[in-house]
Amino acid sequence: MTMNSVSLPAQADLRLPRYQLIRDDIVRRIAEGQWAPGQAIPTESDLCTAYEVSIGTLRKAIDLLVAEGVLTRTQGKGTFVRRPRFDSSLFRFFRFKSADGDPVQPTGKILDRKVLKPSEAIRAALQMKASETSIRLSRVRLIDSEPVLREEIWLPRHRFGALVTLPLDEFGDLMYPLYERACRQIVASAKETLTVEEATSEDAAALRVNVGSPIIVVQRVALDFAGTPIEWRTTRGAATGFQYQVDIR
Amino acid sequence: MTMNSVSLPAQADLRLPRYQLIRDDIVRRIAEGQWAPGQAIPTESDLCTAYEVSIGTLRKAIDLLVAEGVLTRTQGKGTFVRRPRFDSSLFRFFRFKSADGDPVQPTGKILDRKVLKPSEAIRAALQMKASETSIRLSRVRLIDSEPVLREEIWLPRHRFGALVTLPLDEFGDLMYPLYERACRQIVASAKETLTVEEATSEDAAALRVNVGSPIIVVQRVALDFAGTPIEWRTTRGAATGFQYQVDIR
DNA sequence: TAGTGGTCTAGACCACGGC
DNA sequence: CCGTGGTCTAGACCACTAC
Repeated sequence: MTMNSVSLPAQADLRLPRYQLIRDDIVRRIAEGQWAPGQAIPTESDLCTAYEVSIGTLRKAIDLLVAEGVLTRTQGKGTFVRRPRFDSSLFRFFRFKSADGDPVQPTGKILDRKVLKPSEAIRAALQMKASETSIRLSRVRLIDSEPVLREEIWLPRHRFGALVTLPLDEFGDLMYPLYERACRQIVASAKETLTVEEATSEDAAALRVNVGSPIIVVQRVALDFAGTPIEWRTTRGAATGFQYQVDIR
Repeated sequence: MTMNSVSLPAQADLRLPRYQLIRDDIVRRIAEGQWAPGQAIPTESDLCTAYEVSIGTLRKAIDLLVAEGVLTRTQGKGTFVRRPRFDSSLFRFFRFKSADGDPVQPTGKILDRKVLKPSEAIRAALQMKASETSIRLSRVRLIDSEPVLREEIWLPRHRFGALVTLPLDEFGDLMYPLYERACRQIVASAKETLTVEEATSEDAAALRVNVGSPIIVVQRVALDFAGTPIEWRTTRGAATGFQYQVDIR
């Protein structure tokens, strides 16, 4: 892979350390799609030449991006744009099990799709203009054909237009690969907020629990590499069996 | 501050990178109390001399410890052993408020103290020998004299002997400063596990909620700088108003 | 002013992956 | 074998803190 033309944008604030300018420039190239997830970026030696810095400075910039989870390094192979795994999502702690006791990933099924004006809260969270419309998806996730999670997903229509007409049975089990495949939208990070509510009658009917039993509610905003919010989602599931672990320092 | 005698322990695995050996040695010195929380460690220049490495290698070792939250650096002043803040504890998300709506920190009150043999699970979690005994504390935390959290704390007696006789009204509101003051035990990190249960009749009576309403249960194991577990604790509180936020990459 | 950490250089040699 | 990232050197100058 080759660098194309100029190394650093002219409008960068030159008072910042050079490793910071380089970090920002690499993020910009990834966000613009010059370097795609799963692909290798140029070698350290090439980047040193392009940015006109020594290896120590360049490595400091890359160290930052590795610590942020944007890049991964493999000795002997290269440095790659990381494909986010979302292993740290709260929902890996739901410890779902199939009938025979083995852990499984739930399947996904879209129940409803509408093009709607978002509420003011969702419009603001997705940084959409007042005139824009959005796509709302209602989704259920199942294990052994039993519903375990209810999801409501809001997407800005101008980024996800392809999903307005895609047949509902072609959505598949995972949304983020779909976003990438059908809309070239890549989720790079997310913010989640966990709360506990009592099951509504709708929760009770959909999740087969009693009204008033505890429900975990996870509200997520997913961001692209540039930090722009592209998806708003809430997920609801029975609190029974839920477990969340965290290390504190 | 001066380095005392030998730089690296002889039994270290010399196949590891030098910055890793230095990192481990600094952690060892902190765990042994040679360098105490809040105090400065020797300057980078001194450490380079003592460990016989160049500044780049030494800084890599310190970078690791800063990233781990063990050290903090201040330009012009020095590098300091960090006093853990526990800001990331799940319980900062309980968003407690006093009657006038201002956020407050709950006070603490010890209800009961006993010297007991721990259950097998707690004995194992605290890495205690079968013959050792422990101190069990029952504690309640209050806001405006209203109980909001129930806590059960188990401590190995051989580390916390001073707490067996200390008058209960001298425990104060915060346990970790007490541990440091009365027992010279410093909590450096912790692991927490969050689950949701339905309120028992005891929860209902103590926390003034209805039986069966959702309760957040946080089970914590606190560790010293050497990574040895020194405290086992569960905290229970009403799930209403609880909120937990996390960033995912 | 003296001392601290913050940034940066221009190389070197080593370990690993793939051909 | 060559190219990759991993480790390490022996300095330099700068920015900030305290006196």
